[in-house]
Amino acid sequence: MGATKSESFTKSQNDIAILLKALAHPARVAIMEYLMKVDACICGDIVNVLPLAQPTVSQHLKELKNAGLIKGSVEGTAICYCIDEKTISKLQSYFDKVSDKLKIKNSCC
Amino acid sequence: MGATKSESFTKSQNDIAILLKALAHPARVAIMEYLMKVDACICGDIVNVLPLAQPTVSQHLKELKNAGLIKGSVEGTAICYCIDEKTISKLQSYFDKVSDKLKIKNSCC
DNA sequence: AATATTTATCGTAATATTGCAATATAATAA
DNA sequence: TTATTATATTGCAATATTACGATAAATATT
Repeated sequence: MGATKSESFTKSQNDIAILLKALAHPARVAIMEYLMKVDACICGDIVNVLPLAQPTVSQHLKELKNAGLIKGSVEGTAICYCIDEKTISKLQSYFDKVSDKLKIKNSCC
Repeated sequence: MGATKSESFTKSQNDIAILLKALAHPARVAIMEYLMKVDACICGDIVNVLPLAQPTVSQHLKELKNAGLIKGSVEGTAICYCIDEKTISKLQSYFDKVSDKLKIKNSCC
């Protein structure tokens, strides 16, 4: 044992969990917030902004990219990163839906 | 090494990461969705609904409770669980804010 | 071609998470 | 008091994540 029993849950439950997991680390939250703050795509100075070594940052960027939260395009020797709005929209509408459902309910606790 | 370098990030970055981490597991997503689906607080038949052993479910419920995502009140020998709307609101407004910021930007990728 | 710059990958140690059997705890019922 | 029922805790094995030094790969510059 020890591994998550993903097969036991629906695809949509796994999808949202994977997306949230990609954001569930302060370094990755920091990367997303940095990409939001600067009003442009950022050509890789993310390493200089974070208090982590370059391989560690590279790994976090890879996870964000795998989850579809950011996009990266090659720009010479550098790589230009920016947020993928479509994926953020998915998360936004997920929590909107959850909030709406909760408003309809009779609160009982 | 191996542990997350939480001290290196802001409280707000850690807070949102902790909240998302609590939801970043399909079993915990399933628990939240079950609590939403049934229109009442649920006295512990969550174990029967999930394909996991009772101690495992208990652990997941504990994590959701620690993160403030659910509340539990003792009801006889059972415990009555329901979603804490305030915490869901926090997540909703976080992603609303992120989405708003992205709309203002010039898309460049 | 040789060098510099930037990012990715590999290997590995430290730590965290997941899942469950066994057991403990708490509240009610007989 | 002694079951019974519902949930929590403990202990542990399996797996996953985090972080980083060393090194590789890719592209540009000289």
